This record gives sequence, C-alpha cells and structure tokens, in this order.
Amino acid sequence: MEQGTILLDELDGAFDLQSTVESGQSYLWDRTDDKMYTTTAAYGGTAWYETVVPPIAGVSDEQAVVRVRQVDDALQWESTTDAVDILTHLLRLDDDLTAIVAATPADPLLDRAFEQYSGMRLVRDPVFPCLVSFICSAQMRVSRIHGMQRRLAREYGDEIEFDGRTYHAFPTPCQLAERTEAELRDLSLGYRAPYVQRTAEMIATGEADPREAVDLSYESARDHLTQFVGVGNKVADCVLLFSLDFPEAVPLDTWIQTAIADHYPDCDQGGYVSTSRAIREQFGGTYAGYAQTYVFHYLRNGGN
DNA sequence: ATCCAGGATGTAT
DNA sequence: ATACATCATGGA
Repeated sequence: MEQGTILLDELDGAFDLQSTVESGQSYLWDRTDDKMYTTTAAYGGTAWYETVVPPIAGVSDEQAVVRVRQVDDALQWESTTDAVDILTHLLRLDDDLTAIVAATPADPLLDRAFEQYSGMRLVRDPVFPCLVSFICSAQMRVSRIHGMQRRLAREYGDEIEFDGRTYHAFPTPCQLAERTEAELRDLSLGYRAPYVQRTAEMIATGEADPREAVDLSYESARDHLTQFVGVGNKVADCVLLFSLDFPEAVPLDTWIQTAIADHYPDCDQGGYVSTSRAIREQFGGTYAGYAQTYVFHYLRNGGN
C-alpha cells in the first residue's frame, strides 16, 4: 500500500471533500462508515471515502483503489499506487476556485450557496460510469442512484484486493452490454434497465463513443451525447459537466428550474436549449456549471 | 394511500 | 418544435 498527504493550502482556493463527493455529482465514491448521504454532519476526520479508478489517459496506466479523507488542511490518501495525480484529476484540485468564484456574477442566491459550501469543487468522473450514473438518475433520489451504482459494481465489476478487503471496479461497457434487461431490472434499475444495457452495447460494439464529445463545441457535444439511449439534454449536460471538462454546462434539473422560477424568471425561455443559454449567461458563462452545482447542492439541502 | 424523485421516450398534434 | 401519457421503485 502506498500512502501520502496533499497539503490543501497549496491549492488555488479552498477544498472541502465531503461536499465535493456527497453533493450528487459523483455516485462512484463510498464512505467507509456507510453513512453516505445519510447525514450532513461533518465527517469528523474519521470517515474515509474510497473508489476504484479505471486507467485514465495521461494520468494513470493501471486500475487503482484510492482511499482518501480530509483532516483540517490536508488530504490523506491510501492507494494501490501513487494517488496524487489521480486525486488531482478526479477532484479537480487543479482548478483555481478563487478565480472561478470571482468570475461568477454575484447575486443573493449564489452568495449564500458559495458561502455555505465553500471549498466544494466539481468532480471529474470517468466517463462511462458517469454516463450510466446519470442515465440511472432519471426521476430518482440521489441516495438511490448511489445504491444502483454500488450494486452494478458489486454484481458485474472486476474484483480487486486491497489492504485485506475486496473492492469492485465499475463494470466496463462490455461487462454491462453482456447483461440482459431483466438482470439489470433485478438490481432495481426499473425502466432505466434497457437504457443502460443498450447504451453499454453501443459503446462496447464501437457504434458510438462518448469521448468524441470532448473535441466538439459545447452544444454540439451535448447533441452528440443524446444519441445514447436514456440520454436527453439534461443527462448529457451532467456528463459534460461532471466528466468531460465542460464547466459551462448547466444541467436543467428540477432544482435549477425551481431556482429559475424563484430567482431568475427572465431566464425561462420555454424550451431547454434557449433556457440553458440564458441561465448559462446569468451564471457567468465559462464556469456557469460551477454556480449550478452550488445552487443545486444548496437548495437540495434546504436553502432558498 | 398518495406523492415524488438530478427525465427520457414514443406518439400525436 | 411542443404537449402528453407512460415508464419502476421505494421512501416519506
């Protein structure tokens, strides 16, 4: 086992681990005390978060188990390999959060959200797990979305031994494409089961590749992703924002539509595409997705 | 019991 | 393009 520490005061801006991994962006981390999404209380320096990371081009060649916790101004990690670059990638420690907040237009709602969850960053999830997570997210609560991804990994993902325990990687497109709709329904994916199976098949066979979106302009990238079954504009925006490095993407979910009605009524342009353009401009353009994620997390936890 | 959750799809207009 | 019903599941 390798281990180390990342000093957070060397970052550009603050960092808060709990809000970053428990704000409904990523469903790929597990809290070792098994209280993920069950409490908003501080982890008290005792709870670790862990995940199995697939190989990431330019970052890590091998699949890795990574375990991390925040203690004051440090991030402690344990892993099958050196996890500094992996954590920097997954948790966007390379973002200049100070500059991002400064570049976001000030308004009462955004001020409260940024204040309340200071240090929350976007995640940069591996794309296939992210895609499946948000296909599963349709009409579903965040704690249940997380449970679905855990069941998928436990049932169909590779087993990896680390520190005396067995971990499960998220299944590959091939591994999920081989499952039947009925098998996925047995994991309580409901009507999303065929969406996941067919999307996995599209990727496994080479019919389509979500990574092709990264070379496109934002709206073209969103259109590209909607070719996958179970992926409309909203899910596509989530994948662009939480995996494919499009921080301008603003997923128009139920919470943001409520925020638009209550705080930015002029941004309601009727349809998804034009409303998306309006709220994206309202939130400052380039990093509008950061503002969206703060507002989502803030409202979902009782803010107004 | 009834409602609702980070919506998408197929069909009709 | 837009409006509508329909799609599973489980917790409140």
